[in-house]
Amino acid sequence: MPARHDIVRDGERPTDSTVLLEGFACRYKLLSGGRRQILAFLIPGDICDLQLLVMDSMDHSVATLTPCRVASFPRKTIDHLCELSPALLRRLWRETVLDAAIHREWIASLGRRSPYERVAHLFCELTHRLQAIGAVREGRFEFPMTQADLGDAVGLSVVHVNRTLQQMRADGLITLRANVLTILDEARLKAAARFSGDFLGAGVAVAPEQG
Amino acid sequence: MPARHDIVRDGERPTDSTVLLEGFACRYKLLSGGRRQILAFLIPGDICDLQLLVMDSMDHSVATLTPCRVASFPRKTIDHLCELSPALLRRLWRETVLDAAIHREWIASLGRRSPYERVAHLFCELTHRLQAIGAVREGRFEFPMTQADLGDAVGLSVVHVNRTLQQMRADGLITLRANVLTILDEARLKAAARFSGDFLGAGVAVAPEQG
DNA sequence: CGAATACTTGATTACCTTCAATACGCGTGG
DNA sequence: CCACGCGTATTGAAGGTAATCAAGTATTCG
Repeated sequence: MPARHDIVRDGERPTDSTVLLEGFACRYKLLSGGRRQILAFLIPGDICDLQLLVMDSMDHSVATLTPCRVASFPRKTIDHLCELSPALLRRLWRETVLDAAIHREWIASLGRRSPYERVAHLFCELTHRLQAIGAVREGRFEFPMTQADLGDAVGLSVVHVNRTLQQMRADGLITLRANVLTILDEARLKAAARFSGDFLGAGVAVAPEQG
Repeated sequence: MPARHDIVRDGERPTDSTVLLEGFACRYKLLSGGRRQILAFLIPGDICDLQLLVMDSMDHSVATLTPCRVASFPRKTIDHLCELSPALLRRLWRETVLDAAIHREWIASLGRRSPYERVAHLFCELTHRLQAIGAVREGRFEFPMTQADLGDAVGLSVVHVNRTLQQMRADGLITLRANVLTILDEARLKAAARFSGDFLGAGVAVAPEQG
């Protein structure tokens, strides 16, 4: 699937579900006046349209940022599997809970964090998530989002994103060149973002706790 | 339970779960420097700590805004019920998906909507949700949030919230007095907010769809 | 009735957006 | 190989919007 291509669109209900295997994508909403808000970044392993298992239709769109490899399969299939395996059901639910936790962190960022903190926090989140799938090497990882994308994610203008990045570079926190983001000083970056990875927290075993 | 009282706190994992039966509450996060971001408003019927069924601990706190009547019960109990009834499991999952959809709408608000649109949108969301539980009479409902709360929800200063409200009053959209919000012109309010209730969309039947 | 909390208003300041122009990097085709 | 062109990044200047600061007024509650 090529870059900059919609995987699912707002309002749709495709019969097939899609998992991202390789590449980056994002969830986004289009608002009146050509405004766009990016809601989340998707990395390999993320399911694009999980909500359709329990909802009527998508409330937002998902688009690739880079060329992506994806897997599609009939949603009916998972539905059946879920009937057979409550453990799977629970696993998928957990996925949704995690997404919601990330959403909440974004709300906190957009509402009450400074621009600098916001992008620092986003970088921390991505580092953390990408680390979990082994996509970080020596604090370096692919970062294909343009500054415009970044702006639509953190609620800032392109110009201000640019200036914020300059500042972070000047502070020796990061390097961002040729679609590669390097975290130069993770500790200081986390401090600047007031990042605590807790919200990405280790979940609970799939089997119900036995109290 | 009295007003302004924490039901669950960030990082905790109480053994009992709580449902809101009467009154208003909110989810919130505390940030450094005394900043607070409200993440969601809870109305009767909402579960405070649903995530604990699949996560280790809370990633945020929940506090009452008004005196509330709540129901508590051991989480172990739901856990067992879920084992017996995948339909219940699915129902709870759906609840989480809905929460996430509301979160996404807030992200869009905070990131890309004007202050005026933000509070209009929030009012629309609340109207919509409260209507569903029959808590709206002739476009009027209880609205106990202070302007400071409102500010912490929509990411604005108290002063600016106040001015925005004045503007909405001047525009003949609302009345807000003595903790009662009256929607004077729902159509124009929705238009101002660019509100489409789709994201609160009617879910799908609890039983899996049959293709 | 008094104290505390919430709301309102005006003035000033700071930040971020917008506008506008320029520079850079990369792929394409001459 | 170099010139061109497009998308992205960068920079400066100007303007507007919302935050902050600072009173003052209303409401609520004990």
